[in-house]
Amino acid sequence: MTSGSAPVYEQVKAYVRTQIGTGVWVSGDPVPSESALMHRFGVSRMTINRALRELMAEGLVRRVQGSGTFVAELHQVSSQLTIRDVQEEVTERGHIHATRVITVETLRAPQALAQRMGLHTGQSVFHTVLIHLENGVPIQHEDRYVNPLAAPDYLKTDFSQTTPTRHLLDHAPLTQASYSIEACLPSAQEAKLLGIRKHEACLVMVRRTVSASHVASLARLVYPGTRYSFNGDFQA
Amino acid sequence: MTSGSAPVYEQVKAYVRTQIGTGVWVSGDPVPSESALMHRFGVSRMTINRALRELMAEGLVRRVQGSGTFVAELHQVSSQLTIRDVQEEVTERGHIHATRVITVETLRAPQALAQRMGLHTGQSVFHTVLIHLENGVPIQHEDRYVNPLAAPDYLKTDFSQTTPTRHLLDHAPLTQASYSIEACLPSAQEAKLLGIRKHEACLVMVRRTVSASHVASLARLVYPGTRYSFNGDFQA
DNA sequence: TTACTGTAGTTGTCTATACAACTTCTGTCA
DNA sequence: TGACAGAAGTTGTATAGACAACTACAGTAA
Repeated sequence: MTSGSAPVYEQVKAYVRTQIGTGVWVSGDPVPSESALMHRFGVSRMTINRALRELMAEGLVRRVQGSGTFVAELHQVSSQLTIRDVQEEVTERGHIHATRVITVETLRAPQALAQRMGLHTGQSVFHTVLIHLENGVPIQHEDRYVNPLAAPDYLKTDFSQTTPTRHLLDHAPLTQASYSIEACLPSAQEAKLLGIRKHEACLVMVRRTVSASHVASLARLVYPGTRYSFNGDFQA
Repeated sequence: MTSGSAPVYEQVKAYVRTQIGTGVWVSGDPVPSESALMHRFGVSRMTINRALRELMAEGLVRRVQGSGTFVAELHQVSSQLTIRDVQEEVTERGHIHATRVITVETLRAPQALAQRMGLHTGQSVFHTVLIHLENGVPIQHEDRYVNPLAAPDYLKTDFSQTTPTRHLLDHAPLTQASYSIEACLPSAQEAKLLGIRKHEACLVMVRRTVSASHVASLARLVYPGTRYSFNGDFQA
């Protein structure tokens, strides 16, 4: 039953994927039971179970205990949006990454900021503003607030060598994060630092990372729309 | 060894997750071998194997056959970016979705378009332009080209009732897709139809869906930056 | 008709074992 | 020193069986 060398459970997965992909089975249709597939492939139930379980994790089928396995409704397709360290991203493209450090300071959180970071008004907060360059061209304006409790050594970092993202990932075990991606026009300072005109649209990602139950960092990343885009693939 | 009723493999996963989450084990550290965890939890190897295999799928650990299991380097954090039908998204918010149909036509593909869709120049292509409204406010300008081979009945759809996304998901089993998200300023027509000024930044998603080896659809979705953002959560 | 009960079928979890494939290290031999 | 062989340890896959939990349905009793 082996076609070459692929593991059996992969063959079962491929079979189910093909039936769905070619439209033989459509949304809501029952997939043969584990016992049926077991006999069809002449393998043990655990092997079939693993194949179907993985397909469920991939969102291709829906399984109901006591009832059966069904082709999933595909009204929502999703993709892995991967957020990476800018420096790694740039160097991986074979380009040169550099950083211009604009601001490095400690300040007392005004009310609005304190609220967004879950702190008390007036508490100390680290603040950095950097420009990331790819081959000398500005591609990201990074305005970041960091909770001293989460990363006490943050300001000691040499930001021309280590990006804030890198420092935080290494020193503040990240448990959760949320983001929002918007489009807007740059502020006067952002436009100036990025070397773009005021009417050039920018992608703005606001990222909030949580480390062990308190907000570790709040970052506003501004990308010139003409020089950057988020890309990805879906697989259903 | 059962704490309440959670399956054993979930308990093992929770244990590993905790060790990593609290920083007891850090990036690159070896995770105890299956055999060690087996004795620690007093369960069979298959159960441990399942737990670790699932944690690998979640990107929390890295496994090397013959060598061992290690805490993954978390320099890239990823999130499920889910792309949904606008109509569903709007109605789920408890709002009213409506569509304004601007263009519905068949045209012969000019060279640039044919190339992007993997067709021959001059081949027939369906073209629709719609505006999606949320509570009467325009939130998306959808400019879409569809391959007649993938969805022959596309133009027969009543677009005021069924969105193009919906029709395609129902009629052209989707196998693959790619997207890119950018920021830019709207064209004159887009600005007019969306009811925004020419200098208002927009989020633009270009989506290309593939169905059974040929491009099914090429869509350009323009969202007013002030009225829309992509949001999501990371879990690492 | 309605409510209940039992049964067959399905998935969820777990075990104990086996062999294959791979990595790493140690010791031996030239 | 260097190359090779082998052993020990690790993960990858697969099996046959068991019991639990749940669903759907058919049949029975009120």
